[in-house]
Amino acid sequence: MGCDIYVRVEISPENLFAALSNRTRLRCLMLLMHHDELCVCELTHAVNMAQPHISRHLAQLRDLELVTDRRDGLWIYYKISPSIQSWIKAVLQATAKGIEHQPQFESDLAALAQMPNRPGLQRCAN
Amino acid sequence: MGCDIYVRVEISPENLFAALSNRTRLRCLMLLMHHDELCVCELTHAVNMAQPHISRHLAQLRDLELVTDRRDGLWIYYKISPSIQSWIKAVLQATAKGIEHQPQFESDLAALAQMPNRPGLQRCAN
DNA sequence: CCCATATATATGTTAAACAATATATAGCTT
DNA sequence: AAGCTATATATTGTTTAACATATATATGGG
Repeated sequence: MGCDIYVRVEISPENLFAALSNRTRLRCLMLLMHHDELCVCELTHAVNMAQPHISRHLAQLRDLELVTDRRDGLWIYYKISPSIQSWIKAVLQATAKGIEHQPQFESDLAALAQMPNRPGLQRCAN
Repeated sequence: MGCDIYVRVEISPENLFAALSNRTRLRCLMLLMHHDELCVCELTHAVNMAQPHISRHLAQLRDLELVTDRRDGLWIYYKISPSIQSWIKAVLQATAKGIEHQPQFESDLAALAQMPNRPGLQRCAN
């Protein structure tokens, strides 16, 4: 006879900004702002870092409910959480607009675009 | 015979977000978003923390050029830097709008409004 | 004018807490 | 078994908070 009460916990602003204060996480989020849904191997390829490194940062973003994941076969796809608060979406959009011209972020998008064997086909390029 | 080259250094997104990821700095910035210009003693009173603590965080914000300061007699007034990039202003505005209803930030504004002897008059309340 | 003092603000130091990285390994799914 | 992803661990680096102290400006007395 439990009486569970579910409280919608809003992310605190300092947790949000701490998440955005790491370059690897920011690069992943910016890629997701441009591509809706990407799997770990795509993100790993685009930012050109070790897979555990990316995985760990994605887990942090997931814990904060900034992103959601879904599995499809071997691949796990991440996307910006559809249910984030509107002000957080506004922050992400302003950021994307402000930094998308920076070489780092441009080249991430370019690397992703040029990635061979993107998933869903046969196997990941890494 | 020097040939100085001045480069306008833009704040990096991770430095911006690291600045915003600390509650004390965020509270000060939110107060400044609502009041244009405040002196250290007003900020210290509003957030109810030790003066060196506030001073140190303001110095960090100043180093990042997120705020500027000017001295007027004994008082040093801080304001959001008039020259911050527009996307950063957009981030700050979205944040202010998103969190101003939270008790912490509301009570900071209330404490400031009720502060006795605000500067310019005789002496600071602290 | 010089000096002492008071008010407002800034900085130095240190210990504790926290976050990030690299490497190795484990868990799923086909 | 092989491919993709996640987690564990050790290590290092960064940030924070608290306390003490220093600087700058103003004022009042001799």
